[in-house]
Amino acid sequence: MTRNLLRRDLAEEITARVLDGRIAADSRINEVHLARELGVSRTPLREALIGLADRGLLVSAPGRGFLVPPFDPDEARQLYPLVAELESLALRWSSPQDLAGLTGGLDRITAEMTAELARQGDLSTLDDRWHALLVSRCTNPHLLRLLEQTKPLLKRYDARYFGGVERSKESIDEHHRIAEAIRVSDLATAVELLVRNWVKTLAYLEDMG
Amino acid sequence: MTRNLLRRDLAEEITARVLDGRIAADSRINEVHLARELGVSRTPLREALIGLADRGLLVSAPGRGFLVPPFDPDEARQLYPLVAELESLALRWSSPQDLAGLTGGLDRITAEMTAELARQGDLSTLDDRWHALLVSRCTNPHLLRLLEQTKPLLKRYDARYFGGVERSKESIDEHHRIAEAIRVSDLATAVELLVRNWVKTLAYLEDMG
DNA sequence: TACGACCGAAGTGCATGCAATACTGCACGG
DNA sequence: CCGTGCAGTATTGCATGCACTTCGGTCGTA
Repeated sequence: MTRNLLRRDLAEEITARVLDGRIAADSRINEVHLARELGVSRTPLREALIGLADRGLLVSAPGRGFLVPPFDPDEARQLYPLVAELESLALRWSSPQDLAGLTGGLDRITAEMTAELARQGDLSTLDDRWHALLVSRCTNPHLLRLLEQTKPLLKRYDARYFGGVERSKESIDEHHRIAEAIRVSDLATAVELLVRNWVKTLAYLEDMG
Repeated sequence: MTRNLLRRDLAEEITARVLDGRIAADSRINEVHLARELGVSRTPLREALIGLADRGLLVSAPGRGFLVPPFDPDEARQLYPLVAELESLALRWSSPQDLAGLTGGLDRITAEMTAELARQGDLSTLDDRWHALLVSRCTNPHLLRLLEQTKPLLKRYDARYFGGVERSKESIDEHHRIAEAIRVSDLATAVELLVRNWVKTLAYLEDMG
């Protein structure tokens, strides 16, 4: 077990707060206040912030500390295709046999999603788990690292969108079709469907403004 | 102008040292010694190391500090295709007009490369500049960030390879052909050639062991 | 010899301290 | 009214200090 470093837990906690808005977009982060609130000293907190800034979730303004970047429609338009391409790549760099073994798990998550949809629950994290599982057989760890770094940036936008029931149903259906393509080892189709899944998600997001 | 932060300069310096081997692969980093050598305290040094670890150039071992990962042939086989895909994406996400305006600069760098090749100079940094210029018109800053993060990892392997004269000539020729494809707005060919450039570079690297 | 427990030194991870810079509010002048 | 200068405060960036973990070597025992 990896002994936990304070800075890692802090990075996780701060990420969660930025994603759900407890740390507002387009605001500065006060290190003293936040450190006090989290019950730690500034040192590991700063270390966490630096890591998050390197991943693009925060920006570092020399002399002014760290800022949460404002929401920017253009950024969403950039992030969704990027994640789509990265996941496609991860899929193409997985062996079809390994992928076939995933379909059970994938279907289980989509089943959970339909259940969660019925009770108006949180689909976002299930969607995350589904996509994470989908790319988990990629043999290129560096690509997976880039994906893990980029996903939170996207999730900042995704979080407000989820809740559209009709789109959720549609997306779940798309997940089913992707899993089916994988089951029959039709990787090309799976990739195609995956990209369309992301593109359509972005389209819905844009329609809401 | 961005006031310089010590941690940024340090990250740059440490990257350079890792790339040229002054900090050896497969070794631990001693924060006290390195801080003394660089004339700074451990705090900004650690901040720099954390950033580099987030980018994958170092790995953080809890309780044991930071390590320079060992050379791994598999890693090279993963990084080159990854960079090839990322650069291709950057090219596809550039407007052809903007790209056309780059050909002059690209040709100038290749000219410098031939000159440098004659006098046995350093081709690696020129190659870097060429590729950086090539993707500079990409409208997706996040993709460029990923590229900038990934390039140093690859360069660690690339650094030992450069020097093969015959491959260098070949690579310069490939650069010419890519620039020409861009000049006539044949993006598909440019992308194709670019991928092949990276693939062949990797192939040569593997032949040398 | 091989193996493991123990002990001192070394090193990391986190907390605290300090100086320089950036922000806030207000007075003043245009 | 708006902009400008200035003093005091707040905050960052870096240095230093401290406790706990890890590492290297030695001893003892099988």
